[in-house]
Amino acid sequence: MFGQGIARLSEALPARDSGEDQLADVEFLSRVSIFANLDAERLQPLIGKLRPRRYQRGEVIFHEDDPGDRMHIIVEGSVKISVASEDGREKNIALFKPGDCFGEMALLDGSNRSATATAMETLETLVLMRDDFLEFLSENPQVAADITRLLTQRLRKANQSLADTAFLDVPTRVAKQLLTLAASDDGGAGPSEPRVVALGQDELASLVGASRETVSRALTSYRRMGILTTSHRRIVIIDIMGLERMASA
Amino acid sequence: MFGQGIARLSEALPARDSGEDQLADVEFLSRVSIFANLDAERLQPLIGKLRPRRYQRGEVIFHEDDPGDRMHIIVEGSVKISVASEDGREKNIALFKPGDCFGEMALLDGSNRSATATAMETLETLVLMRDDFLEFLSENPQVAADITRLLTQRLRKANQSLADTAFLDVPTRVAKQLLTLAASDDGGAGPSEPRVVALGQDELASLVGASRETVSRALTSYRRMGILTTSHRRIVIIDIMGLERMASA
DNA sequence: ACTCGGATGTGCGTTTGGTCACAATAAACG
DNA sequence: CGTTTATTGTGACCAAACGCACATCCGAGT
Repeated sequence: MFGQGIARLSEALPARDSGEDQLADVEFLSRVSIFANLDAERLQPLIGKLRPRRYQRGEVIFHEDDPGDRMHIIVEGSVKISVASEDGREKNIALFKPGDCFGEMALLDGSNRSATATAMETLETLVLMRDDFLEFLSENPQVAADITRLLTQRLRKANQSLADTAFLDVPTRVAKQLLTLAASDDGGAGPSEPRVVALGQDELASLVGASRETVSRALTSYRRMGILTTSHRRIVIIDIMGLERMASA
Repeated sequence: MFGQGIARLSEALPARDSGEDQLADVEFLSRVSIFANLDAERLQPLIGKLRPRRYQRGEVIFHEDDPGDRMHIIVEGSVKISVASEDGREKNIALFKPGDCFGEMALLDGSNRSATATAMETLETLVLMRDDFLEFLSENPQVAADITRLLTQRLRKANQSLADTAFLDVPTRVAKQLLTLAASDDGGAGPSEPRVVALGQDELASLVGASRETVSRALTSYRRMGILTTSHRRIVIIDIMGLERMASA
């Protein structure tokens, strides 16, 4: 596979020995939620275990039911986690961005993948193999607390989504989802600056659990209200407060 | 509150000192998933920290948004975990039975309760306070692995439910839910013995994310097929294989 | 035994949202 | 640059499910 070639290539580079590069890696790792509480010294040994990996847009990182022996940390790009139905349709469970990790569940309980991970754009990850992860975990028990925190947060989100699909209609769910995406995207942006969500309507539809057409109509309605603009795989939120109003109806 | 009075009462009983009682407790604890990997010796110190507690049917154990400083282990009875909508309706997230624990999420990440827990029948739990739990956890780091396993399983279930509500119609979801409930209820029963699910239709409806009426119609349809019988707060599954067929349609 | 209240069964009109169909448009690629 | 090809916008129709209304019906309590 193409990504593997790249991975080998970058491993072969002598740059890995330069202090500058390692420092950058440590700094990056310390911003990953499950490693946030570790200092550079403890993080250091982990770096050698991480293998860079690249994927094309649309490429499957792992597939539902496959055995899972590795987790990924996203360096660049984004990933969608989805579950497929019998007849081939898919429901997106979550989207992940740089700094997020995914695929850790199969590592933690040893079962097979319960969902499929697909690259939404050109994607760069760091791969950590199961054994390396468990070894690191046993040497740094503090990490366990951060992992439970991460899982707890995800469980909370999933439960909230469950309630949302039961209570809210599609337009409202769309509004809510857009706000979530906008918030996670550029958290550093100003309060009333327009926020961009780079996402196709079918992906958005699969995320909120509705048909592409219904989502399109919801967006049209919001567009007519001047809340957002739409173009190809790109939604620009102009009036965040207006959208928040729609999300709480 | 009434439950508190009972708790104090049973604390005051001298029976707690008898070796027989403690042995029973240890044995019980070792069947709780997050303590399954600990031997009696390690479990022993925990017993003193557990406070028995009783609740009436319908009584709220904790409420959404409250701060959470304790977890519960169910000794007898069952609990529903639910999220409420603005307008007072509720969506059931999960049901728990003896041996299950609940309320541990708020303990693990320090946030407020993200859902409400209500007793579905007369309920008996063992309460473990946050500080005691964290102390025990730091003395028994192995437990962390079992906690992540528990959380991971629950996350998987939640994701599956999310996909199910997106893909399956109400009758199919009802069938699936009934099978899950039947399996967790009496796992020791024979393969073709009738299994009883003690549950009101409105609770079942809230669990699958549908209206009570629609669920009632689904049950009627299954009843006409001879798959199950219904009575007050009680569904008896006669033809499990038939129900499985409905669940995978 | 009788009554009251919670739980269930069912009919019916209304709504939401899914599906099919197709036009319009913008990116992608030779 | 034109020709594909993915993406989006909308109309029309249809099915699933909600909500309301009521008739039971069972069980708990007096």
